[in-house]
This record gives sequence, structure tokens and C-alpha cells, in this order.
Amino acid sequence: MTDTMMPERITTPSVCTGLNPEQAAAVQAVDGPVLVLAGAGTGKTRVLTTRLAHLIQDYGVFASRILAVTFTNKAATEMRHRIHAMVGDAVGGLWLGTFHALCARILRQHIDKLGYTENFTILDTDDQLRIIKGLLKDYGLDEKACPPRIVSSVIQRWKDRGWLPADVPVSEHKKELRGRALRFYQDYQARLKSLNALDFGDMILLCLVLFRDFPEVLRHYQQQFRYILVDEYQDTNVSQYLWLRLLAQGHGNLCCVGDDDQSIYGWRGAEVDNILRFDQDFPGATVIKLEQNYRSTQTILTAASHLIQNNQGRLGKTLWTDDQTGEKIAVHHVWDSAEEARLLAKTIEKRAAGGQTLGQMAMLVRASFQTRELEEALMNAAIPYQVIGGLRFYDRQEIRDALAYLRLTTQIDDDLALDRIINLPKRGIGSTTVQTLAAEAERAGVSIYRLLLEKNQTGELLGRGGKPLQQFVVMIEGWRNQLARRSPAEMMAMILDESGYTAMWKETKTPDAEARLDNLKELIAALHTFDTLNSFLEHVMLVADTAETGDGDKVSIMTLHAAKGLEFDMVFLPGWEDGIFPNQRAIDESGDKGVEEERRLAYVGLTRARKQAMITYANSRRKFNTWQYNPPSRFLQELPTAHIRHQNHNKAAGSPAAFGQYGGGHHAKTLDVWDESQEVMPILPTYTASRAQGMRQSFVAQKRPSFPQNAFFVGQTVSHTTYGEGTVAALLGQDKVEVTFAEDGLTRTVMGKWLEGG
DNA sequence: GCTCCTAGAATTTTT
DNA sequence: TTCTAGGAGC
Repeated sequence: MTDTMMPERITTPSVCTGLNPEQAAAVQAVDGPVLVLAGAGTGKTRVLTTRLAHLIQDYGVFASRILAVTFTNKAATEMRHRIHAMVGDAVGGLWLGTFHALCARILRQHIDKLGYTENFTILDTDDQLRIIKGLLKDYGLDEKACPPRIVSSVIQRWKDRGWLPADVPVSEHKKELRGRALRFYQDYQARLKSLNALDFGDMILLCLVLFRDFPEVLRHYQQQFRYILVDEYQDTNVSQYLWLRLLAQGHGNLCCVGDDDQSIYGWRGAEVDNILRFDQDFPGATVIKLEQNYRSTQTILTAASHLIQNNQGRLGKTLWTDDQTGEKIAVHHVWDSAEEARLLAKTIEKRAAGGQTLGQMAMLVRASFQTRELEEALMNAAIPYQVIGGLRFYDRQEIRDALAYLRLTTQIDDDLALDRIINLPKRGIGSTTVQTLAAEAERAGVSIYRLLLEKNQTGELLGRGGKPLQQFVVMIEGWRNQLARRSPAEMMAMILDESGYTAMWKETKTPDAEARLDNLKELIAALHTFDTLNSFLEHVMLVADTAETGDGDKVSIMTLHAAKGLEFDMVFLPGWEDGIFPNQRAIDESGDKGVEEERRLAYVGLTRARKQAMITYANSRRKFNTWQYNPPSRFLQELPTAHIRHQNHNKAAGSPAAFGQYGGGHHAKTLDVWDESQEVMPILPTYTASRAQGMRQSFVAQKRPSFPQNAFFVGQTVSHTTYGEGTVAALLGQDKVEVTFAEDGLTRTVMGKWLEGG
């Protein structure tokens, strides 16, 4: 039988044994548009993999005619393993990967049609910022007036919406960066093209352009992909949606799996609307809800459901379980973040003594700065732990440097890579030299390295000061000559050695030099599994995994975002304070929408727990040098009281932040009472003289900045500690104000706490 | 061209 | 507290 035959309905496919009715329905609804709303812990991955196995095994569909898209590499890898376990090598030709990886695969085939060459470079955030900084310099613009990160995020956002420069609506680009943003976008794209480089957004966007301008290419893929499967659909952005829709127009068999309640990437362009609108976008869609939860206790599910019901615009699911009621959710009110950390460590100690494994416990934080104190407490208690996420292997400085060498060697037009390593280690090629070269190269319309090659041939590099440059060219050329002869790992080892890069770190006396050298060794080891440098570089940019998944019996610490998809017996949720969680910036920048997304994060956090969840919130929290006082998180109020057990470790009587008294907004009153509570502090176990002093100082410093929205208004005359008098031009959310200063006429973004109101 | 020093700003999440 | 960019001085 071939996969072009009409599929024959098989009523009870063997793959479906052990599935509940909804899961089985989701597996068997193979034709037409299907939306599977899979709540947390409802066996989504199992359904996905079974569905794929079903198509391959029972319908005889060739794997090469199925497109399966995931949001993370981890999900893609896991899915491939599980399907392989079910159908064996038949999984071979399956198009399975992240949006970015799949688009890259398509673009490698066809990108010449768009004026790039197929060995294009993929840029990450760091590279993007370098380019933007370069543009700002060309314009003669101050980085303070036009922060590169803002420029980058605007461009990225537009790309996420599927807009080329020509597509950006006037109303949209006028408001960004004083109307300059569109020009940035145009020039940025031109620069990328001259570098033969694509950023993350381009992966999808250029694929869309390809499909739009070359219908025969689109038709090819439309015909090829008879079945399309998408995981984490709630995380897709507009351009990913458009991409899917175009491809699905071929056979119309699009199955999207997701959970609107777990959409937590709105800030990165994800559109919850995509999932909310699915049945309008794809009329006649079958919608299947998976609501039976196999993970958590009834208590946890009820609490989480109660919380999430405060969100508007949901598709609405109610999770249920056969499992027992379970322990109540413990909510602890503590004095400060240090005590919070100690409490968690103590609890973990007790639980571990009671036989619970550390690997089944996790601390889930809102922001990464919170991990530090938690780590300290665990270290003090000698509890093994691991921090998941954070700086990834391939983001490390030494690895990026090494990769830049590889990039330049394989792709000599990669000016960014050249810029990074031409003087690393020091070779006497200073920034002025590089800038002069860059300008000349631009005039000539070639890359910097090509210019150098040419100069080298004409003997121009033999003159004054040219020696270092000449040696550089000779070195690179030497490597390029070896490319065909040596394996990627050999190349890397040779380059690191001959460039003097390894030697540089060996001579470095800083304590982390050793670790960096180890990382470089690890990099060479990683290269052994690759046949070509190009495939390795693509792997690094698009496929590389954070290899640090739970090995050993350790407590995990990670952000709530990183925790999505994971589960633990016991979950600790510290820092439930308004301003921390929900995060102040999310509130300021996105208002109610932001709070809803934070609430979904809270929902994700709670539903990670199998047996028990423990939430803590603190009166005060040290952030950098100052103390912050935040009211308890509004989400605490949204938990059903019958399902929580509240405990107050803060003996200060009449504490206004006490649970249940949170009314919101009474900052001034709060501060008054805080003043009073300092009298009580000496009897608190966490008291130290220096802390009391710190608190008193920050009490003074904190008085004004805690509600700057009320403290400043546009047009107000203010004075800054360093810039002098000025006028408030705009309010940018909590503690951030844009001020035009009288002295130099410049507008700066300053922290409210440095301002004295007039 | 290089190194050291200072001042100012920053802190959310990342494929 | 920690990081960065930019400037002074060699």
C-alpha cells in the first residue's frame, strides 16, 4: 500500500490502547482541521506521538509527508525518540523540528531565489545588537537616545507579525523611536543581506516571502505535507500562523495542539488569539478537549482552576482527576527574601529526611535574580541543587569566540565574526584600523575579509602597520586550505591552537579561565559528531539543546518559563509579591493583558506540582543595593481559601502586608506602619544590626519611588542629582521617567528615584 | 593601540 | 552589587 491511496478507516487501532476516550478521539481525528485543547498534565505528548504513529502505521502515510512542528528543540527531540520507540525506523523521513529549524531547511534549498546564498549565516541576539550599534554609529546617533535593544525589539516584533519593511503600517512605525524605526528596519535588512545573514525572525519571514513570490515552491510543499501537526500552538506568532496556514492549504489536514491557559510568551510575539480563533480560521474544525489530568492532586487542580478563572477570553477547560485530594497548598508569609530562602531550604531538608527525593523538588521563580539567594541557602544547608536555564553553553563568551573563528573560516563574508576575533587575542589590529577597513569595504561593496585578501595580493599589506593584517590573512587562508582535508573537530582544535586563542586563556590568571578552557575542550568533543562545519554551525544556532537536564538527585531551580512541560512531586513558588509576581514591568507595559499572562504563568507554576505546592511571599526583598517592599501578590487572593494553609512567620503585629489585608494602593500607609514595625524588629530571628540600618536607609530612599506614577506628571519641572533641572517628557512606568534637561536640551530616561519633584 | 579608571545604568521571561 | 561604555593617559 502506498500513502497516496485513500486512507481506510480503522476502527480500533492498536496504538490507541490505554488512551481515554478524548485522547483516542484526538489520535483518530486525522482529516481536516483539528484543535486539541490539552490542559496541563492531560497526556498531550502521548497523544501527539500516538497520532503520528497512527498515521504512519495504520494509514501507511510516509513519514516524509508529515510535518510536525514544535516550539522547542527539547520537545522535538523527545517526540522523535518516542515515535521511534513506536514505529522504529519508519520515522526516518519525518519533517520534525522547531519552526526555525524547519524554515532553515526549506531556505537552504531555495534562498538563492531571494538573493542570498544557501550557506547563509544565522545570527543570534548578540550579533543583531552589534549590527544595530553599527547602524547607530553610521547615523551618528547616541545609543542613549536610541537604545539598540529597543531598536532590535521593534524590528523583531514587526518580523513576528510577518511584516517586511514595506508592510509596516504607517500608524505603527510613526510611533516607534520617533518615526525612525522603519528606516532602521530597512537598513538593518540591507545590512543582513550584504552579510548573507538571517536572524531568527527572518527564518520564518523569508520563508513567507519565498512562498508568496514563488508559488511553485509553495505548491511543492503543500503537496508534500499531507498531514501537519503543531505542538504548543498557543505560542505561535502571526508569521508562524501564516506559514502554517499557507502550508495547510494543500491538504487541509492541520492538527494544532495547545493550551490557551499556558500561553506565556506574549512578550515575544506569541498571539493567544491564534488558538482562540482557530475554529474561525479553519471552519469546520474538530475541537477536542483533554481535561482529565494524570499529574496532580485534586487540591492543586482546583486551586489552579480557581486562579485561572480570573482571566477573560479563555476557551475554558476544567481539569479533573481520579487522584486523591492531597495536601493543601502551603502559603507562607515571611519577613524577607533571606528568610524565605532559609525556609525553603529547611523544608527541603525535612522532606528529604522523610524520604522524598531531591530530584522531585523544584523551586520555580519569576525572574532569574531570585535564584541567587535561594542558591546561597541551599549551599549553606549542603543541599545539592542545579540551576536549569541561564547562560547556555553556546552563549558563553569563549564558545562564541571559537564559533566566530569557524564562521569566518567557512564563510569569509561574515564581517561580524571577523570583527569579533580579528584582534582576539591581541594582534595589534586596533578598532580604528578595523573601522577604516570596514568603511573601505563598504564603499567597494565587498566584505572586509575579501578586501583584505585583495590588499594582500596587491602587496598593500606590506607597508606601514600592515604586518598584523597580513599575518591574519595568511593564518585564515591556511585554515581555509585545510577545510576539505580535516574533520570539523580537527579544524577547531587547529584553529584554537594556531590562533593563540587557547594560549590566551592559559595565560589568563582569573579563576574562571580554567572553566573556559574546559568548555573549549567540550566544544571540540561536540564537533566529533558532525561531518561538516556548516551542519555543526546550523546545529548550534537552531538545534542545540541545553544539555543540563535533571541528572542526579538534585533540587532544581528554574524560572517559571523554563518549567513549562515539566513536573515535580513538590514545587516551591517563592516571591509571590505584587511587583515581583506579577512582574511590575508586565503590568506597566501590558496592563490587564500583562496581568493575565502573569496569571497564566502562576497557573503553569502550580500545575507543575504532582503532590504538593508551597508558596511564599516576603515583606521585604533585597534587590541590588536597596530593599523593596511589595504587597502580597494579588494571585494569593485568587486561590480558594479552603485549599490553602496559611502560615505567618512574620511576628510583627499589625503588619499591613499581612495576608488578607491586601487592598492595593495604600503605599503611604504601608510605609507609615513599616516605620512603626522597626521597633519590633530586634526580636525577629532574622534581625541584624546592619540589616536594620539598611532598612532604615532604604525606607528613606524608598518613600518617593514606590509610586512615581503619582509623583510625576508630564510637563513637571524636576531636578536630577547629576543632570540638573529638566522637564518631564513622558512617564515610562514604575520608577522610569523621560526628562528633557534644560542644560543640554537632551532627553534622557532616568530613574524616578534620582529626581526631586518641583 | 592598549590599559586602566570612572561614572552611570540595570535587572523578565528566550526560540 | 555588577556590568558596561567611554575617556584619559601611556
